Formats: sequence, C-alpha cells, structure tokens
Amino acid sequence: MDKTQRTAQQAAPAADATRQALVMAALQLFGRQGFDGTSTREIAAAAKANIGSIAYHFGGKAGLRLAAADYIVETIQKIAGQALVTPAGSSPATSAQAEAQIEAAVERMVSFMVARPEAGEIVQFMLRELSTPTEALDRIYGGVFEPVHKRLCQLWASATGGTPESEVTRLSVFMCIGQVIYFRIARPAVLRRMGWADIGAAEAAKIAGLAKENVAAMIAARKAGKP
Amino acid sequence: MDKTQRTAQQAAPAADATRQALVMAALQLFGRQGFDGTSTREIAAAAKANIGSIAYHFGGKAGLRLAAADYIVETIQKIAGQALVTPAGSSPATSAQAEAQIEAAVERMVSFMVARPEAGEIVQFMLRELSTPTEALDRIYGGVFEPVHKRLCQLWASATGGTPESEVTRLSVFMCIGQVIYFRIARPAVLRRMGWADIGAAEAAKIAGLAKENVAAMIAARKAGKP
DNA sequence: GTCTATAAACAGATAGAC
DNA sequence: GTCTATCTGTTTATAGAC
Repeated sequence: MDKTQRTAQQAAPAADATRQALVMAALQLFGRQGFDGTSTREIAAAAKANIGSIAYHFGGKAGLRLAAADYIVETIQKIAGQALVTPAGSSPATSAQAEAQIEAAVERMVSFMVARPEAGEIVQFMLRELSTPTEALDRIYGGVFEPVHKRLCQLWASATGGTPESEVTRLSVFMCIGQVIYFRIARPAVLRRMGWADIGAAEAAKIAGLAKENVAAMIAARKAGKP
Repeated sequence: MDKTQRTAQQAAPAADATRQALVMAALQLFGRQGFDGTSTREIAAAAKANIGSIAYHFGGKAGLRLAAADYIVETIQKIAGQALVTPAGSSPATSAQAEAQIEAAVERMVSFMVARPEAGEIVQFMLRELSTPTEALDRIYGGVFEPVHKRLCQLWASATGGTPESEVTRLSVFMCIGQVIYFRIARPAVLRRMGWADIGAAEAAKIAGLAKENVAAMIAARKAGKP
C-alpha cells in the first residue's frame, strides 16, 4: 500500500502487469463476444484496470486487438515450437514416419482445442478475424496459419510421395485441418447432436482416433493414386 | 403516388415487401459485420426503409435476427428439399448408391458455398450464431443442422454397413462436413495460401473433386474396419 | 404502415489531477 | 502510470404526426 513511492525515472513495475492483464482480458472477451460486442469499459473491468489505461498502453481499442493477435502468435509458437521448424537438411526418412508425425499433429490439434483452458478463446478470436479480417489477421496468418500449413504440407508430401507445394497437397492439408477444427467451430451443434455436455478428454480421444484413421485413409488413397 | 389510398381494413401490399427487404438486408449485414457490428440505421438504409419500421415489424433488432434465421431455414429447406427426406420404407439399395449420394451431397455443398451469391451471407450468419449462440441458433439447428446431419448419417450407414445413429457414424459425418465447410470459414487464409483471387467455379471443382476422393477413402476404411 | 423527432443509454477517446 | 471526469458521437427504442 505505497504504490506512489517508487524510484524516479523508472517505469512502474506494475505497468507490464497491467498491460498483460488488459491483453488477456481483451483476448477472452473479443473471443467470446466479438470486437464490436465488447466495450472498453468491460475489458478494463475484467483486467481490474481503468479505461484510460487502454489508450495509454495501446492507443485505443484497435491497438488492443493487435496486441491480442501478437500474444496469440507468441503463444502458439511457444507451444508448437520445435514441431514447426523443418529439420534442416533432412525430411523424415520414411513415408511411415511422416504419416506418424501428421497423426501426432492431429492429436495435438484436438487436445489443444479441448484441454487447454485458454485455447477456446484463442480459436474463437482467430475465427472472428477470419470472418471479419483486420490487420490482426495479417499477423496471425503470417505467424500461425502459414507456418503450420507449410510444415504439414512438407510432411504430407513425404507421406504420400507428392510435391510439398503442389495444389493437391495444399488443399489436402486444408481438408485435414478442417475435419478437426470443425468440432470447435460447430461446438454447440456437435454437443446437441452427440448428446454431450462438454468436449472433455474422453470425447477428444474419440474425435482424435477417428480423425487419425481418416488421415491414414486419405494418405493411402493419395499414394495409390500417384505411385 | 397515392400510397395512402387503399381498401380499408386491409394491410398495405407494400408491407410484406418492406418486411422482406429488411430481412434480406439484415441477413447480409449480420453475416458480413456481425450483429453488434451492424446498426439498425444501416439495415434500414440498405432496405430503403426507415428505422421505425424495424420496431413495427419485428419488435426490435433481436426480432430481426430471429426473422433472418427463419428465412435461412426456409431457404435451405427449399434448396435441399427432397434430398433431405428419407425415401419412405426404402434405404438406398446398395452401398455404392449410398456412397454416390454422399458424394453428390458433398458436391452440392461445395457449389452452394461458392456459386450461390446469397450463400456466403447465410453461412457467415450461421457461423456467427455458432460462436455466439442465441435463440436464432435453436431454429437453425432444428431446421438445418439436425435434418442435414441425420440424413447424411443414414446414407453413411448404408455406405459403410454401420449403424445410422452410432457415435462413430455421427462423428464421421461431422468430419466429412468439416473438411468442406472449412474452405468457407477460413476463406481469407485459403485464398492467401493458394494464391487464389477468389473461389470460383474452377477452384470449387478442385475442392469438390478432392473432397469426394477423401470421402470415398474414409468410407472404404470404415468398411474394411467393420466388415 | 410509413416516417420523423426525440429520448435515454452507451460508446471510445481525452484532458488533467494525482 | 494510474485513475477520474467529461466530451462528442452513436446506439436502440419510442412517441406521435401523417
């Protein structure tokens, strides 16, 4: 209780904490209610900060959206991390290894969408940017979409014997992702139709198992088509 | 130019036209910008009506959203029409026929998402309801999601020899839909990654072709798994 | 039924005290 | 850096003329 007393010329240590709290609150609320559906007052209240601090730290509401996008990119890159970088010089030795890596990625994708508590808001935020693109989408595309997709294309090509950047490969990877992400996007419809109360670990396992079987079938079909 | 002179006790013939124009404008604007991102003034201007007419016809902005949802249900049921009703008494004779019907449905799904000019707004509207469910989602779920999914489950069961309402069947159909719908959801990301300026007839054909191959592969895998 | 004027609440941005 | 008070514009809903 002596917040005003601190070393001069030095930024308050609480500044970064406030900044961070605002970004987290914005990410959650923008994800849940959308950008237009969320007021700056709401964000400030959730972050236990005052309204003025948004203008001070981010210049305005739009700046907060950009900061949230940057946070998403950092978070995903931290999680996906080494899975995204191409092992220099060497592709996976066998097509079976590549296929196993794709299936592992599918598994991770499903559990990220479900297990991680903050994943829901992140995915929702990204979906909203896709339906109403702003500058924030540019950052998310460059930092998340493109690297993930490119890496999967490399693996897909190794698994099927195709070319990494061919049209068929790129489209196939989109379909591979789509069949999984749809469970997050259409979550309310899935819950009703399946009679589930939630998508927890048990449900995620069922989804992942089936998705991996599908991926295996898709790869086998592609391999057969172009031997 | 004598709008006030008409048979007494009778509603103006233009009333339904105004109503209809408001619903169409709302559907487009809610789809493009979201519910919160759209003002009633904007809707009224697009429909060439006045702001007051929204309260008069629909009770308020929320009522307009419900009316838009009802319009979507009617439209889809008109298009999907006979494809949705189960042929009384008889399932498709062979599994090959069932598979062909599923592939035809995939084909229709892709071209609906792309060719139809109004489809974009309809899909966008539904996606927004999924991410922020309101009473409008209840109507869309009951009128569109559930009947379409149930019908596909029947076909899927016929094609694979499985049970229509089994968990695996229901999940498989969701994945089947997801791999296609993702091209609408992640449209901006797809366009950038593919280097496409638009998803027109040519691009849709490529997507549909690949999606149908995937469906065939998925069905084959399921058949092999449970002979 | 249509349209205008207005009310009451709320938005984001900002200036200035501390 | 934090926080409050306030400015300016916009929102939905409504009352009432035509």
